[in-house]
Amino acid sequence: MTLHDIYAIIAEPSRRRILDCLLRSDSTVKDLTEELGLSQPLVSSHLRLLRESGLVRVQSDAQRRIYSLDASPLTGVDEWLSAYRDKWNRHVDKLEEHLDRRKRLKEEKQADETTGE
Amino acid sequence: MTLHDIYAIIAEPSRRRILDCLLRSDSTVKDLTEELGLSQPLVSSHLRLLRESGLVRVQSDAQRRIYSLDASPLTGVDEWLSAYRDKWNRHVDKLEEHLDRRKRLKEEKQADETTGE
DNA sequence: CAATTACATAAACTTGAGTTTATATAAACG
DNA sequence: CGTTTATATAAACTCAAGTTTATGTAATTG
Repeated sequence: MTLHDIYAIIAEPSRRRILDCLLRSDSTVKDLTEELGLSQPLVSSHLRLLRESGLVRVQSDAQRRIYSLDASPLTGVDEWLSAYRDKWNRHVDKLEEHLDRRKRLKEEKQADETTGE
Repeated sequence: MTLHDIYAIIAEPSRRRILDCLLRSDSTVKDLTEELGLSQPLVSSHLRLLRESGLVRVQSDAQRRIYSLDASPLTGVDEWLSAYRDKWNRHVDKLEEHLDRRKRLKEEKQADETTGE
């Protein structure tokens, strides 16, 4: 589980928060420190890893570094997940079947009661 | 990044391999150790975490423990990813536009050459 | 040019995850 | 029963990730 692995990169909550920020808008390091309440060196070190994994790009503006998102390295995770997506969809389907069945039985019961009265 | 976090759980390569095995078929601990070439205590400890995170279920059969997959805890990851999926789709769209444009230009160029000869 | 702003990086520390080795438990088997 | 099979768990070790503190480096500003 080295940090060259995209799964380990997104396992860190602060890094996900950084990505979530960048998903909304490009940001400087200072923007991120203020928005997330993290120390500047910490944000910088996380950004370094995010850079190395290809998830963010930098652009210089005088002293500032403007970071922006590149989500494409996440496609691998998405592909891995897709195999499991089928599983839980089937599970949800079964749950819906179950609920539908319950609902139908309940409605039939109510119909019986009204006719009975 | 505690191990009670589903992202950290799936960050471990061996754990993902275990899940991939269970995606294909339910397995005993021994099955997994042989298929993955890991020590028995290691597999057991990973399975413990997978159990605690709700990703696997156990069923006893005499001395054996048959593990099976429950993918539903992964829905959260999937939902988080979905926000980014739009991003890279747009990126792919742009790439396709680019390639289409190249292809069109190339075809036009070839048409010019044939008429020119 | 001195002071400030924005950021990166190095050093040192802490903690916990992954792993191995050794041991406990519990069922099957002879 | 004693032994083997299947698994869990405890103890101990290693190493690297996350964090803080301190410092370096550009570019900006007064």
